[in-house]
Amino acid sequence: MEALLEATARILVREGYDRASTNRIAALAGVSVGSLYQYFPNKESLVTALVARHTREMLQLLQDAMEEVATLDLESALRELIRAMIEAHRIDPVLHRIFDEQVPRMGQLAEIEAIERETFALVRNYLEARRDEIAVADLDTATFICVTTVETLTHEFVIQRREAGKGEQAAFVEEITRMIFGYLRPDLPAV
Amino acid sequence: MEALLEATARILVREGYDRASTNRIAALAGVSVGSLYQYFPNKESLVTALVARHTREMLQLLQDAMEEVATLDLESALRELIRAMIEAHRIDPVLHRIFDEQVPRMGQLAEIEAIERETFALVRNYLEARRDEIAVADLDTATFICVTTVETLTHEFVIQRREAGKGEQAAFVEEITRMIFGYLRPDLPAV
DNA sequence: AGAATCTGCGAGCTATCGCTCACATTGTCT
DNA sequence: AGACAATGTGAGCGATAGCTCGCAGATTCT
Repeated sequence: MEALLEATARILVREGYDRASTNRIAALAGVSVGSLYQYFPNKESLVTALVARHTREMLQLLQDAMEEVATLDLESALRELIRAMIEAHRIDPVLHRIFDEQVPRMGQLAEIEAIERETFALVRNYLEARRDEIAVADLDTATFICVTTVETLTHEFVIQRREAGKGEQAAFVEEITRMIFGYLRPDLPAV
Repeated sequence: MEALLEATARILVREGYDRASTNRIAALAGVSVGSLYQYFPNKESLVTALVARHTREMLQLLQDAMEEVATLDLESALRELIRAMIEAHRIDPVLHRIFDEQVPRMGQLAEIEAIERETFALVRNYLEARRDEIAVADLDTATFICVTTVETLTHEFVIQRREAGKGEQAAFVEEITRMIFGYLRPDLPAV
């Protein structure tokens, strides 16, 4: 089962979604197609399981960072969370990109939407706790903007500037931090 | 040809990318498969042409807005540009979403990357002209952040809050404007 | 009018897909 | 060792994909 998920990931990366046939996946995993269909009722559930596992790994990193950051001031906390998001995207950027770009949104994806809602709730919860330091009207909107912005920017950064050095990454984190912090606290200069 | 592009768009929206077969597209366009292959050498080029047309339409809206905004102060200009981006996404949000989520990145997509570089250049050029009002170290990074952020946020807004009223949209534009403006001018309060 | 050219047609080719099922192999219990 | 269950196998089924090509009707030229 683990071998099947790994094989699926590697085939998706190497061949793309439409060339990722169940036969090829089974072959790379070293089992027969028949066995594949004993563990997963169909191709969709196999892919869904892989997406879910990957998304949960990323969420885990964010949760860990969230705990480590509890005692910091808002700006430092944001910086660490954004750094953590970049680390999360470094788990398997190419695979994550294929999920984004090629894997069709399917029925069973409800499970993944649940994970995404967990992410949203996690961030919203954090902002709620700092409510008095944050100067935005609607917390839901603010959460939506923060999550979407940070997710996309860190994703694109990892994809496009794959070979970025530590310094370049730190500078990028600083930029996003400044933007988000400035957004949450518009009445205070960020510098 | 126009009929074929329209048919492709409608099939993509109604059936999704994998079910968008050349036979179905030709049938909906009211021509035969044979004719389809007189205009487009293969399916890829047909889809690429559609993506390119759509992307260019959106870029056109942005360019128009850019001209109308030339005389405004930075903050008002940003607000109008962001509003224009939402309008651009309203052209055909569902189709745009399918391009994002399902259409695989293919070879001929070079043409589309060119259009995206044009967008980047357009924004970079604008920021360059306002260089003295902008307090950001690296203009390329700033452009990258602005383009990516605004594109994603307006996209997600149009998709997720499809039925949003004028007021809700205005409030959202205000939030993004404040964030971007605050990012470009960190030393001044945005309120 | 007849020849020549062009345009559009769609049955059907080959390839590949997700998936099944009759069978082989391995493991467990008496 | 032999019986039975559980697990693994892979040739092959039906469906469907992208695409071809021999042909029919329309159009232009002589």
